[in-house]
Amino acid sequence: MSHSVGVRQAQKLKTRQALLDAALRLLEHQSLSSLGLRELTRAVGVAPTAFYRHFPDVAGLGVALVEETLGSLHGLIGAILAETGDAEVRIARTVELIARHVREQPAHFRFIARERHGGVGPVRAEIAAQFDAFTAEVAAALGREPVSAGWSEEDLHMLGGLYVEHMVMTASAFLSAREARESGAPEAPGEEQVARTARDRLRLVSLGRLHWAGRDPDPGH
Amino acid sequence: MSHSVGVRQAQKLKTRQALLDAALRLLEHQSLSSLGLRELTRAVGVAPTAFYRHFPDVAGLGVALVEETLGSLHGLIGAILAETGDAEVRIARTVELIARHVREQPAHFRFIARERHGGVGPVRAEIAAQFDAFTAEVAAALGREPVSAGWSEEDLHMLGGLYVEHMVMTASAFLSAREARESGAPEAPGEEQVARTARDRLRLVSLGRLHWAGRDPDPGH
DNA sequence: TGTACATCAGTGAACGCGCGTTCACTGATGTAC
DNA sequence: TGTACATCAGTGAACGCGCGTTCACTGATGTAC
Repeated sequence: MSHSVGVRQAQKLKTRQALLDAALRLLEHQSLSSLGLRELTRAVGVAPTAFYRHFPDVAGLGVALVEETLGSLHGLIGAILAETGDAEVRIARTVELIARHVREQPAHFRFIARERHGGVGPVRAEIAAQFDAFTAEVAAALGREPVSAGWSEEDLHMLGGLYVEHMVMTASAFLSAREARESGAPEAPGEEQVARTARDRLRLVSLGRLHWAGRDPDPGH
Repeated sequence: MSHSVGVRQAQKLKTRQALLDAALRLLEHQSLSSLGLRELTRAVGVAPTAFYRHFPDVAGLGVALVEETLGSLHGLIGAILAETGDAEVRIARTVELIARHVREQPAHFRFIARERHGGVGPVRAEIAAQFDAFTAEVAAALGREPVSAGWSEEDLHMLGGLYVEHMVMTASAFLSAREARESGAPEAPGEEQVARTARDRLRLVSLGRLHWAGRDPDPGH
């Protein structure tokens, strides 16, 4: 019990985090597949070879970044869904939650948006796995609501995925608004405009949900 | 009138197209920001310097690829919307249209998905401009339908954008299904499963549309 | 507490390699007469 | 039709540069006794 982590391990974690932080900063204006190992270690102030003490390659670091960004979000949406029954309030809170996360860590979300379909396979796979998990969580949360009486598992999954995709698209739109503001674009929609559109779309989807009568009731006729 | 294009210009266009085609092929497994100029010209079989006769840099070629992919799609969705009044048939045709395009030119759509949030600014900007144009077209087509009586311009734009985003997400899902099939993934959803989900989501959005009563009718109270 | 040895995060030199861009060039195509 | 000159798509050599990875190393931290 003389120590819980050790000076050496603490220092190692510190360097590892410095690598992750520097990577995120460098990735604001380029994609992972063009991020150089030397470029990264130079930014951190360590020798290029030090990198290998922490990650097997740049793709490995990318996977760690995905986990850092998305790992902490699990349960959040389910919590909001469970929080209140009022649809309007829930929609407003959901959109505000996304807006806040994007505002607080824009680089993380830019990274996810960029690498979701990017050129680095393992990173793409990790993002897809995380999104699948979100979809399952949202579907489960939706299934717990009275409105979902009579919904099949498949329908819930379809709707859960739609909500997740919508959140991703909203986050991406907030990022664009941010970039437009930073580069001084005049006509681009602002953050509040993005939020309004996002809320309206959630409203529209919720309306569809209320009137849903199941998939393709009489297929093939 | 001895000739309409000229041998020289025809040859130039041929080389240019060869560059575009080779780029698309090379970009299936990497992103534009990591595509090398020499790598590309090597694939085509011309000297590296020949590239500069056609494009100022790799970003310029990327913009040309965006135009090649998305330029031909304008009017397509509007045409489908105008084609028939039966919602179910329209939905099926729309999804089939997307499926066919992705099947016929998967590399083009992978490129768009990858570079939409990619590291190359001018390419991102061109894709965003094309998508904005699509949204405006869809919004206009929706506005022409009787169902849209009483819809504001802003609401139509909100809905048009939702449809466009949904098409993008569907195309992306078809691509994933394709990749999963190619790599022999067992549990991943197949093409028909993706189509079913896409149709259900369109149905759900259409239901919401039918019951839409305008945005936020009484804000602030 | 003190000593002797083990561990291992970070170092720095060295490697071979492919990169983007420049430049003056060549020779087929185009044009003027 | 024939000739003389202009154009310009594609060439090939050369440049300096940063890349990822290897390897044997150092010296602070950790551990056994």
